[in-house]
Amino acid sequence: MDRRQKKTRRAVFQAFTELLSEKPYGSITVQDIIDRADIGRSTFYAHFETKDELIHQLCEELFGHIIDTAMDHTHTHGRYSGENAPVSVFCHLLQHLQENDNNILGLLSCESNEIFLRYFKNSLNQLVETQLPAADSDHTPDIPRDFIINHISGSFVEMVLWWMEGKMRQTPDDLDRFFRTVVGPFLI
Amino acid sequence: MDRRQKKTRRAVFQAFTELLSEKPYGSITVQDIIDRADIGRSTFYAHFETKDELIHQLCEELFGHIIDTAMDHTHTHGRYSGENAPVSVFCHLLQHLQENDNNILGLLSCESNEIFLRYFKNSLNQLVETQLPAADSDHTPDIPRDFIINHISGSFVEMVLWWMEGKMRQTPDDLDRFFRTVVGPFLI
DNA sequence: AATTCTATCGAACACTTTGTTCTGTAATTA
DNA sequence: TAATTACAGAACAAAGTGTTCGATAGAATT
Repeated sequence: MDRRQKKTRRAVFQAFTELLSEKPYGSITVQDIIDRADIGRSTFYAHFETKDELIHQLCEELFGHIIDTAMDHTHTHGRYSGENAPVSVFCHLLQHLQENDNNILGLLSCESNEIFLRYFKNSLNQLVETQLPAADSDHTPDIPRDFIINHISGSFVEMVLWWMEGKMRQTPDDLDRFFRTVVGPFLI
Repeated sequence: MDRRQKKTRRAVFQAFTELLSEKPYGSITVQDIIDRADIGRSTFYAHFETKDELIHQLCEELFGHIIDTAMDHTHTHGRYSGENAPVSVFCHLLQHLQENDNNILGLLSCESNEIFLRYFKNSLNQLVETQLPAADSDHTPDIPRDFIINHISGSFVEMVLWWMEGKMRQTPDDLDRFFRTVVGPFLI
C-alpha cells in the first residue's frame, strides 16, 4: 500500500475519532473530517464512499485487533476454566480495554456508540463461542446455545458500559469476579 | 390542548415511525417527515426544535406507557417470586411487546434503534429496581446493587433483541423461562 | 535518469437539506 | 362577534453532499 494512502487513512481515522469524542456521529460532517484531517474533498471520497463506510472500516480495524488478541490468549492459556484459571480471557480483555491502545473505550462511550457496540458484541460472540462447552451443560436445560452465547456477550458489553459510566472505579479483577458470578455457571 | 395540535402531533409521530421502518434514522430528513405527515414546514418547527427532540418525545410516550403498565402489574400481582409466581411481570411485559400496540418492537428492530434501546433499558432499570430484594442477597456477595440491576435489565433487552432477530419463534413463556434461568437467582 | 503510474489537491458544479421568516387563511376560544 | 391561535405555503440564506476536472507532486518501473 502506498505511503500516501496510509498517511491519508491514518489522518482520517485520527480526525474522525477526535471528532467523535466531541460531538455525536450524526452531526459530524464530511466537511468537518476533511478540515480536521487536512485533506482534499476528492481525496476523502477516493477512500470512502460514504461516512458510514468510514466508521465501518474503523470498526473492522479496532475490534478485529482486540479479538485477535483475545483469541491468542485463549490458545496460550486455554479456555476459561472456573476459579483456577490463571487469568481469564475476559479479565485479559478488560485489561486491554483499560490500557486503551486505540481509545476504544472512548469510542464506546461516545454519544453515537451503537455502531461500535454492535461490532463489539459481534466480536464477543465469536469469542464466547470458543469459550463455551461444546454441548449444552446441565445448567442450561432446553435453552438454545445461541441464546446463552448472546446472553454472555451481551452481559459483557453491558458490564463494560456500566464500568465506564461509573468512571471505571473497579479494577479488571473486580469486574472479572462480578462477571463470573453472573454468567460463570454457563461458561464452566 | 388544541385539537389541531394533537392532530399534527399524531400525524408526525405516525409518519416518523413509518419512515423508521423503511430507512435508518440518519437518512430520514425533516422533508421526508413533513411530506409524509402532509404538514407545512413551519408547522413542524413550531412543534419540534429538531429531529432529535421528536424522537425524544416519541420515546417518552412509548416507554412511559409500557413501564406504567408493568408497574401496575406489579402492584396487582406482587413482586416476581420464583416458580410459583402466577405470571411474572417480565412475562407480562413480553406479552405486551408481542401484542405490539404501538409497534414498539418495530422501532427496537429498526436500523437506528440505539436511541430506543437506551430508553427501553432506562425504563427497565426502574422496573427491576422494584423487583429486586432490598438488601443484597447471598447470591451476590460484595457485588454492587446497581451492577445487578444493570445486568438484569441489560439481559432483558438483549433477550428481546435476540428474540426479534430470530423471528420471534419462542413464546413469551419460553423466554420467561430462559430469563429466569439466567437471572432468576438474583431476582428471588 | 527518464518515464509512466497514481495519489492528492483545489476549485467548481448542481443538488439537497436546514432552519427562519413572512403573509394569508382557517379553526378554536372568549 | 371578536380575538386568539395553529396552520399552509412560499421564499430565503447558509451549509452540506457527492461528482468532475486539470494541475501537481510523489512512487514505481524501465
